Amino acid sequence: MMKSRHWLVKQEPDSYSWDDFVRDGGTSWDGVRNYQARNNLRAMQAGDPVLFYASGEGREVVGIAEVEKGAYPDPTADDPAWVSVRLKPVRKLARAVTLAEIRAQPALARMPLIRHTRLSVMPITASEFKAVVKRGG
DNA sequence: GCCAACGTTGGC
DNA sequence: GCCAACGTTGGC
Repeated sequence: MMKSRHWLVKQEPDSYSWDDFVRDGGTSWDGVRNYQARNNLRAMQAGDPVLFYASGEGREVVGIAEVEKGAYPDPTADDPAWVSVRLKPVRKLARAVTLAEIRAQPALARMPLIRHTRLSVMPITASEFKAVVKRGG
């Protein structure tokens, strides 16, 4: 049985917002320089569902994305060990799901988003993914 | 603006 | 190899 993987990526809307992402029709998720995040990028496969979270101003999950292309060397890095993936937008949530809301839900509060606040690329479970999408409409 | 968490760097 | 100093991220 194939296990589907679900992910959450964080981005400061000041540097790259959901609207930028939609306007571009997808983007290369590069510039990640954290080992744990890199390992997560490496595990991403085309078709994996991804939640798009806006940190800083907002602090909320704003939309659903999908892995378009799995890990390849990050063109912005000197060292080819750093990787990036290509993500494309699927749809915006009807209503953004806030960090406070996620924290208040025992079923969601276990996500690394809450427990490892500085991690920018993280795996989440299928049920966490579903629960957030359900709340987002 | 402040502060906590935590990864990285550099002296020893 | 240890650990203090420092820088960055990100919540509040």
